[in-house]
Amino acid sequence: MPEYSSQFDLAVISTKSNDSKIQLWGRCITGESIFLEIGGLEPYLEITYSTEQVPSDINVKLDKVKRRDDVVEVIELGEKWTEYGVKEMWRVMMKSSKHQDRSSFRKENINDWLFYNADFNHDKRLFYDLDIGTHIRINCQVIDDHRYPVDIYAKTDIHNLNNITPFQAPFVIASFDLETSILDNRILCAAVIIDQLDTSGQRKEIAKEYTFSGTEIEIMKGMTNLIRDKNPDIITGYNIDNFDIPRLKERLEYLTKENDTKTRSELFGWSRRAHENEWDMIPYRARNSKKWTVVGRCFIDAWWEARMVLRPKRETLSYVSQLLFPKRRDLRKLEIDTSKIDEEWEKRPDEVLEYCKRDALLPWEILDELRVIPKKESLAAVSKTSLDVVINGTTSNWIDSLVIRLADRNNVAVPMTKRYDRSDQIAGGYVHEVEPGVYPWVAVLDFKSMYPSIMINNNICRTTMIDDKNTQLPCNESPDGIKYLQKSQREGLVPKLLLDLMSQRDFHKKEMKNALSNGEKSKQIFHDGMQYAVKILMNSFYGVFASTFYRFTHKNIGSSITAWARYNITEIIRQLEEENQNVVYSDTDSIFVSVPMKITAPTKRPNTELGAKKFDEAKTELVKFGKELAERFTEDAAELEFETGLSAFFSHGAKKRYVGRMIWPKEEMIIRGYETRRSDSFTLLTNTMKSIFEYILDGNQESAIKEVITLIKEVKKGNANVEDLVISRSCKAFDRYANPDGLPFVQAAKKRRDDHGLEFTPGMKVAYVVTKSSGSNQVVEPWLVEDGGEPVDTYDIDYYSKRLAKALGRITEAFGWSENELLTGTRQTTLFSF
DNA sequence: ATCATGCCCTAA
DNA sequence: TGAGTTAGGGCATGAT
Repeated sequence: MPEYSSQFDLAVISTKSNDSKIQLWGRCITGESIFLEIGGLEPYLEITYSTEQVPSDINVKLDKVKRRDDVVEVIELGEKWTEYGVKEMWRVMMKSSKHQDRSSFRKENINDWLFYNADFNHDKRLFYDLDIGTHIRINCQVIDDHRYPVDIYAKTDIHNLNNITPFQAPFVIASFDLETSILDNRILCAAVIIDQLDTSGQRKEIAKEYTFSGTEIEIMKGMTNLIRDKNPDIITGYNIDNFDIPRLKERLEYLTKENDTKTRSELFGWSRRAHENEWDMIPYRARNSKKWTVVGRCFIDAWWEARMVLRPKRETLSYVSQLLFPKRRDLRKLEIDTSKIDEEWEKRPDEVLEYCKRDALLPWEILDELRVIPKKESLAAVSKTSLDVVINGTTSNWIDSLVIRLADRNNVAVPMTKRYDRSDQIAGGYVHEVEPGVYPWVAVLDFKSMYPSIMINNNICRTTMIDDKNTQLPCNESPDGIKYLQKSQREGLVPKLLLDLMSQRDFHKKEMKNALSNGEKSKQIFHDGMQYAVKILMNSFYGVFASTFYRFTHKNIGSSITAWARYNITEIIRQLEEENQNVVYSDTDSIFVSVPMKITAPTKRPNTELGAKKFDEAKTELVKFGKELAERFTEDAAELEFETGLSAFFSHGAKKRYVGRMIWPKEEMIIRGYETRRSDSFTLLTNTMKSIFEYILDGNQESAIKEVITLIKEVKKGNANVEDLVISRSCKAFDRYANPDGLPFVQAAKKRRDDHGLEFTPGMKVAYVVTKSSGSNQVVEPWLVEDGGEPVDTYDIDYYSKRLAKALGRITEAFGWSENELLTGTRQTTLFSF
C-alpha cells in the first residue's frame, strides 16, 4: 500500500483520462503547480433493456455483454427512473475510457439496450462520483520524477480527495504577443509577460517581461522554454485564438517535419505533458472549432473577454486599452507602423520590441482590470467543475456538472444528449404595447429571478413531467396544459438544485455584507464574486432546459416555463387595468405602472425650497405606491419587487425602447434599446440622443427640438467631426453572406485588408465612415486611426443628416416634429416657432 | 412606393 | 467536445 502522506489544497485547472487513471492539473494555495495521477476510478456506462418489460432472455443478453473483450464486468444496479418509466439498470465496467471505444460498444449493442451515463468524458466522473468541486484537499504520494513541467508530481487514489471551502488560487499567468512579417508570415519577434495572482485575486508583484528575437526557431524555442519553466496556468493575449496561436502552429508546420516530434515539442510543446511524443503536446483545436486547447493549461483570449464585458464600439487592442485606461498616456502614441512592419523591424528593432512588449502586457492588464480570472474561478466553484470547463466549455457543461451528480444519487438514469426536433419555436415572454409620450411618476416592479422561481414553485423537471393527461396524481398544471408532479410526490432535480443555489446566494450576500461592515475588502469582493456567479448559473438553467438538445429536457419544459411567466404577468396587468391603473409598459418580468399622484410636482427636483419639498413629497408617494403594489402581488409562487422609481418615463412607442429618470433607489438616467446603447451607432447620434432625452424627461421639449435642428444644419454644412460619424459593426467571413458586396461593412473590411495591408479577423468589428451614398450603394472608407492610420477627412452630408433626422425624428415625432421637418428646420403648424 | 428578406444588436 | 432561449427594432437591399 502506498503512503499518501503529503497533503495539498488546490484548485483544479483541468483533467484528462488516461486508461484507468485520471490526470489532474492544479495550482496549490501555497503557490506550487501540481500534476496528479489518480487511480481507482474505472470507466463504465449503464444499460437497460429497450423493451417496456424485462425481456425473458435478459440473462442471455447480459451474458453476451459480459463475454465481450472490452468489458470487465457487469454490475446490477437495481431500479432507476428513466424517461420511459422505472427500469432495472446494469453498470458495464469497461476496459477503456476512450470515447471511440464506448461509442463502438453502443453501436454494437444498440438493438438490445438503451444507454445511460454514456456520453461524456470519463474524467468528469471524478467530479460527479466523488461529488467534489474546484477546490479540494488531496493526500498523495509525491514522486521524485521531474519529467512533468510542474512543481509537484504525485499519485493518489479516489479515496484521498475532499472538498474544501473555495479560495482564490494563486494562478500564474503568461501573456504574449508576436510581431510577424507581412511579406512572408515569418515571426520577427515575440514578448511574454509572466505574472501571478495572490490569494485575494490581486496581482502579486510587478510582472516580469521577456523578449525574443533572432531566428524563428530561436524565438519559438525561447518562448517554449519560458512557458515550461515559468509554468503558467493561464495563457492570454489579444486575439490569440484567431491570430497568434494559429500563426505559431503554421510556422511550426513550416519549420518542422510531421514526424519530428522532438523538434516540434521544443518549438511549440506548451502543454503540461512529459513526453515529446504525446499527440497533444502541441496546442490543438477540434475540427470545425475556433477554440484552441493546451493540455493542463487554459487559453483565454483577452479580445473575447473584453468584447463580452465591455461591448466596445471598436475592438482593436488600442481602442479597448484607452477605454479601460484613459489616463495612460503611453497608450496614446502608436510608435510603430504595423502596415510596414518589415521595414520597421529592419530600421529600429528596439522600438518594435518595446511595442511588442507593451502589446503583450496589455491583454493581461485587461483581464486583471475586468477581474476575468477570479470570475471564472468563482463560476467553476459554484458549478463544481474544473477551471477549464468554465473557460472552454459550454453552458450545458456547467449544468451537467450539477445535474448528473444529483441524478446519480437519486436513482435517476442519466440519458445521453439527443436532439429534439422543433421546427416551430416555443413562445417566449410577453411584451406590452407602449403608447408614445412622456409619463410622469412611474413605479417599476419586477419578478425576482422569474424563471428559476417558476421552476422551483411548480416543481418543473424532466423527472416530474407527466405525459398522461388524465393522471390522478397531484400535479401542478401549466397554463399550456403540461402536468408536473407536486413536490410531495417527487421532488424534481432542477428545483432542488435551484433552491440550493438560491440559499448559496443568500449566504454569499450575507458574508459580503459582514465583510463590508468589518472593512474586509478582499473578503467582500470574494463573496460578491461568488454571489454573482451563483446568479449567472441560476439564470443559465432556463436556457439549457428550453434548448433543443439537452439530455434532461423536453420541448414541454421550456414552453410551460414561459407559459407560466406570461400568465403571471398578464394576470397582474389585467387586475391593475380593471382598477383603472395605467400600465405603461411591461416586458417579460417587469411592469411599469403610473403612480396615481395626488399632488402636482415637478419631475426634476427644483432648487427652490417649496419646489423641492413638493418633489420630495411626490417621491415619497411614489415609493409608498411601489412598495404596496409589490407586496400586494407577491405570492409564494412569485416575488414581485419594487425595483425602480421613475420621476419620468418616455418612449416613442416602440417595444424594448425607453428612457426613464430614476430617482429611487438612486438618481440616474436609464436608457434601454435606443441607439445610445448600441455599439453599431455613431457618437454624434448617441450623444445628441442622450442630450435630448435629458431635455424630454425634464419636460423641455423645445430645447430638445432646437438642439436637433441646429445639429442637422451643422452636419449639412459639413461641420461635423468625422470621428463622431464612425460606424462599427461586426463582420463575418465574406463567404458567409448571401450578397457580401451589398453590405457596407464588408466593403470596409475588404478595403482595410486590400488597400491598407491590415489584418481582418472574421467576427471582429469593422469601423467605417460613409463617404458617398449617391445611387443605390453606399461608398465607405475604413476608419483606421486605432491601427495607426490617418483619419478619414470627408463624410456624406446627405447620408448622415438623413440618418440623424430619421433616428431623432422618431423621438421628436412624439411632440409633432417629423423627420422631414427636422431636416428643413421648419414646420407648418407650429408648436414652437423658430 | 411597398413589402419581404437578411443582418446586426439589444431586452429580458 | 456542436449547441442556452424568444421578442423585437431598425437599417439596407432587392423584388414587385
